[in-house]
Order: sequence, then C-alpha cells, then structure tokens
Amino acid sequence: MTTRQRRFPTREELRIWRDYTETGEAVRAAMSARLQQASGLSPGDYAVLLALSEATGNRMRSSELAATIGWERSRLSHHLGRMEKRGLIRREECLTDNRGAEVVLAPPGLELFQGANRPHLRDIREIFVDALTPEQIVAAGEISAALRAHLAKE
Amino acid sequence: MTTRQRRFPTREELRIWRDYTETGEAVRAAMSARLQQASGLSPGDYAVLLALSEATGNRMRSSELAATIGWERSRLSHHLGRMEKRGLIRREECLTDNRGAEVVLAPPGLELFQGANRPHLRDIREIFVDALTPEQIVAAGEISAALRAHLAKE
DNA sequence: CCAAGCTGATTGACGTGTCAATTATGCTCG
DNA sequence: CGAGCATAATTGACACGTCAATCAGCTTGG
Repeated sequence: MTTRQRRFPTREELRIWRDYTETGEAVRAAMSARLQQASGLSPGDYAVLLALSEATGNRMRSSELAATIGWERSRLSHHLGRMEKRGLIRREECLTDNRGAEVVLAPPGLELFQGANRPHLRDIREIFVDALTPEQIVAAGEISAALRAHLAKE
Repeated sequence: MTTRQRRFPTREELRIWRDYTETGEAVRAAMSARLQQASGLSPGDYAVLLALSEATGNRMRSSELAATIGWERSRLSHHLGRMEKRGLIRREECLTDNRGAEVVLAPPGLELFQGANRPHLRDIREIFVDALTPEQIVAAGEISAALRAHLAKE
C-alpha cells in the first residue's frame, strides 16, 4: 500500500497546476484584449452593462447589482465612478431609501454593450469552444465544479 | 448534416465558459489569500523570489528574470521597486553592461520565501490536487495545453 | 421617543497591471 | 569614427482591486 496522504504535489502535478493557472491568465488576457479592441469595454464594464441591460427598466440598486455580478461593494463603487465619468451609466438617488443609489444604464452604455455583445460571444467560441473537443468542454465543466465544491468545503 | 460552423456558443457552452473563468478567479484568490496569510507575500513576490532562489548566486539580470517568470519588463520594474522598498531584494549595477541591473535576493527575502515554500506547496495540494481525481488532473493538463496551443495559433 | 447599532454606499490609501514615453548605454555599418 | 538603431531598464499616467475607515440614513429596544 503506497502512501495516499502525500505531503506535497508531485513534479507532474505541479507542472499541471502551473499550466492551469498560467493558461487561465492567458485566456483572460486574450479575451480582455479582444473585448477592449472591439468595443473599448473592459471585462468589468461588460459585466456591469450586461447585468443592467437585463434588469427591468435598465436600472438596479447598487447593492443588488453588486450581488448579481458577485463583486464587493467598494469595487463596484470605484468601477461605477469610472463608468459614470465616461457616460456609460448614471447614478440616481433611490426614492424608497435615501441611503441607496440606483444605477441606470445610459444610452451610450447600451449602445456600446450591444455592439460588443455579438463579437464577444464569437470570441468565446473562437478562444474557448473551438480550442477544445466536446469531451474536453464537458471535462472542463466538471473540473471547475469539482474545484469550486472543494473550495466551498474549506 | 448539421451546421458545424455555429456562430455562437450554446447555452451550455456559455455556462461552462463562465464556470471556467470564475473558478479560475476563485482558485487564484484562495491561493493568494493563503500565501499572503502564511507569509505576507503576494503571488508576484513569490514568483520573483522563487526564480531568484533558483538562480546561481541568488542573482539575475532584470530582463532574464522577466523572461523566466514571463512578465513584461515594466511590470517587473514596478514590482521590484515595491519589493526593494520592503527589503526583499536589492538592485545592483551590472558590471558587464552598464545599462543593465542585477536583482539580488536579500536575506529577508530568502527567509520569507523559505518560510512560504512548504505551506504554499501544501496549499496547491489542498486546493488543486485534492479537489480532483487523477484523471481530472490529467484532463486539466490537456485542456490547458489545448487552450494555449489554440491561442498561440491566432 | 431616541441612543445604539445596522446597513447602503462612498472614499482614501495602497498594491498591482498595462501602455507609451524616456533615458542611457551598447552596437553596427557606411 | 560617429550617426542611427537596438537594447536595458525605468518612469508616469491611468485602470483595476482590496481593505479599512467613514458617513448618512434606517431601525429597534428600553
């Protein structure tokens, strides 16, 4: 019976770990560059605009928006500040809670988002879907799920 | 014969794509937090210190270091500035090329790195290796390789 | 009621990353 | 030789993220 509770990863496991993280980096960088190039939007901009475009009235409470895209409040606040300066969104006072703010999709933001949407989906296909076999795509989903489940357990 | 040249990813492919990127994020964040907590080092710090610790004489030309860890020069330059302020490394003039700089591992940097090393490897096992079956680990390596190869082709 | 505490959101400080410009030195060819 | 180009590295400006602190308005229990 071999030791099943190894203390450290093997050389091969380490190589794959590095591969996994570095590839993630590279893929993200490539997607980000294409999005930026095609539309002038960052991945963060896209996430915000996507959520707003799907909200009823194209508006959302700030904290609701943060929950939807899974960001910390302060991160969102900083990002909204930058987006507001560029005219992509507006912030309005909330009528039902004077502390609150509503984030509203501004026309230039909607337009940029709509322009970005199809190219972005195409990029996902070109960079991710087309690179893998159908079996690998399924496996990628399973691996991601396993990693997340394991993380959540800790 | 079905259309093989789909324009856009399917709903399922899109779900897996989001899973893939978000999981990568989460894994990176978890590793980063543990490293920081255990040693006060960022992943960037660790990469720099690892390369230096493996270099002969614990010193390297700045551009060689950048190539080793796959960073842009300017990124490295900024990062070395911050690490130098903390006393983790020193920068010395290069004798053979007056333009060049040598990056030298300083004792506090070596000590922090050595303290971080074993816990870091253990974290890789706990977060990555232990979360996956051996087959999934192999698959993760193949998927990463396929994505990178495809990226390189573009 | 109203003080104490909770919540929504912003802010400031700082680490990190990219891009373009800059500085200074090395090198090569007419 | 020396003008022009290549190379090593840094810098400045700005986008992005996190953390801790702050501020204002809501809420609630004595």
